[in-house]
Amino acid sequence: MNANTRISLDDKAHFSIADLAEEFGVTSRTIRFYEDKGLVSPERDGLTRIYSRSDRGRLKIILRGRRLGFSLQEIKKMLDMYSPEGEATDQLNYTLKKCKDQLSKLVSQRSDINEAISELEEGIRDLEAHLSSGNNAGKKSSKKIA
Amino acid sequence: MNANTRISLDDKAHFSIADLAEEFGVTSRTIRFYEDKGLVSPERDGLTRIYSRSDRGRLKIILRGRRLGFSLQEIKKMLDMYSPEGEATDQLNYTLKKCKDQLSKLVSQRSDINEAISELEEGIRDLEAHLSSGNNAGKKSSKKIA
DNA sequence: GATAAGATTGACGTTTACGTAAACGTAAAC
DNA sequence: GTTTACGTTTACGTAAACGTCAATCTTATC
Repeated sequence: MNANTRISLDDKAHFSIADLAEEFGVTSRTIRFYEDKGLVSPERDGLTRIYSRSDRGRLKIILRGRRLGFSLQEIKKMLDMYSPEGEATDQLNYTLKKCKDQLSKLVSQRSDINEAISELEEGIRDLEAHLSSGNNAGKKSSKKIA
Repeated sequence: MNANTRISLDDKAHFSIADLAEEFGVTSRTIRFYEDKGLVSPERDGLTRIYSRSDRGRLKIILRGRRLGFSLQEIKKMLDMYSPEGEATDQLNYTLKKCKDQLSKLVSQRSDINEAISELEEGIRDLEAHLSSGNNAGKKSSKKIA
């Protein structure tokens, strides 16, 4: 009657590279690439990689990090700062700082994009105006670009 | 008394590469690079490049395009579609389409960024909560990342 | 045991927009 | 006549995150 009885329902103990690739919607190449960069280090059965649930968790974090716009380097640092024994405070603080940095970067990016959007909308209006008015005005009226 | 009397006030007939580099806040290397890519083709005095006002205009367009997030390739196409004799309608239509495309790209990017910002803000809140509460709770409580 | 399916490694390719260094030319200034 | 400043070409370097072979290896299936 313990919750113990059901193991390997949703979460098995270990996964193949293809398992995780499919689960997370990336290619195996990508996962190997992350390993190359030191972001995960699955065990091996011979040559074959075997991923633990912990590895799977790291992968999840990596991909979330990417969605949030972190570089793999930054993600690696965040992951590296976690050592199972020591205080996680450092890691949390580091991650927190990075999150805040990233937040301001994104906010700033958003401003840029908003400006570009405005400019584009304006430009589109002008273009459409030219096309509907200047269109009827003849053939040699335009002297716009160069 | 004609406005003819004042030439070379703001706009000279031609400019050096350094002139334009400074005016637009880019390096000469950048401008030469654009030439490499076929975006401008200044005349030459021997080897030295001489930019006309038309060239300067193209440069202005190029840089605005970049600000709006267009690739140099796209900008080149827009510029190329302008042939001084023919109807500029094609070019305008092309540019218009590209602008609209870019607009939706940017709008979509903005959504992504907004989502990331929300996630980050939430994450930051959580991190700060953990840091202020879990901080006092002892040394071996954390099991967050892997 | 032959063929196919999936895994692994290694290495080069891709994309974009320039940076950077080397080696040389040209022209004005002192 | 030489320093100084600016200009030129050529060509390799950079950054990020993988993609894309190619060759080899193991494992499973019939």
